[in-house]
Amino acid sequence: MRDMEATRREMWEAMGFFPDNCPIRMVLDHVAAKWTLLVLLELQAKPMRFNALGRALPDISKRMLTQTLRDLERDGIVTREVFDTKPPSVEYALTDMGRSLMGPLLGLVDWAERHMDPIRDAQRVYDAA
Amino acid sequence: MRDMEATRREMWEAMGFFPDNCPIRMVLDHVAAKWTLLVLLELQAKPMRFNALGRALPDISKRMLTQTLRDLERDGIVTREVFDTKPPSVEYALTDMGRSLMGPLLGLVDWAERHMDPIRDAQRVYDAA
DNA sequence: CGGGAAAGTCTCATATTGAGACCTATACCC
DNA sequence: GGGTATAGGTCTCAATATGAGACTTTCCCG
Repeated sequence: MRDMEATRREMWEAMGFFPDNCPIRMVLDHVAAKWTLLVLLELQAKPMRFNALGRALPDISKRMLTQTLRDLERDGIVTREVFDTKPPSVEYALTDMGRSLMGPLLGLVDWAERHMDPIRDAQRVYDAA
Repeated sequence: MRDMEATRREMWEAMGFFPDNCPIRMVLDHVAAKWTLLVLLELQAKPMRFNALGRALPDISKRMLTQTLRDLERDGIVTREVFDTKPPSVEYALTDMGRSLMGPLLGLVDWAERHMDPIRDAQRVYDAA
């Protein structure tokens, strides 16, 4: 944002600003990623297999579903368990930490449901102007 | 996701699935957008002008700051007020609806702070394997 | 007179996402 | 036996979104 010559990075560091070290950003970048929330809402209902998640969220691509699940697994929010069936199936489930995230997340969803009408109204007013 | 011939859109509609009509997605797509949360956290502290926000969040581009603020304004979450100074300055502030969003949002931030250590640990374990 | 600040916009360049083919192995249908 | 489907992905290429940074206009400051 700042208009200067040096690289952004150098400037920030000179200012004592390190986005990579900011825990809030680190966590939020994952939680607020495009598909994370929808996937977690599905898994909250019950553990699910890869394709079941895909069917529940028809507008996610396999590519992003894979990536979202891998990120969540890496963060310790979901587990990935392979079953030795033919063909092998893979089940994803929330960890304890994942379940502890659902409280705050459902708070957001609740707000969204409550405010969708006022938001739609605000958008109409804005777009009319 | 589904592998079939017809367009995605047609399939969803045949299945009674309309992502555009889903209030949760509509709201969440905005709230979970890349910069929304950080901007809102700044505005929660106090109303701020455009460049002040830019300085507070040095790694956002003017382009995205503008767009994020416009989206929030359109949703009725922030107000944009132009002051007739020379040169004119513009102040952004939370609306009542915006303030009502901070509760759920701070719940998330709080979770993030609490769990950043376990998450880092989980990542280390995952990356080591 | 030179320079900076205000809040953007505009044009590229780069990064992220989506669409959809492809893969391996098994099992069911007729 | 041949065609088709399932499972859980990966791979490539195209579309979209974001970032970097130049440019704008009007003023005030030294």
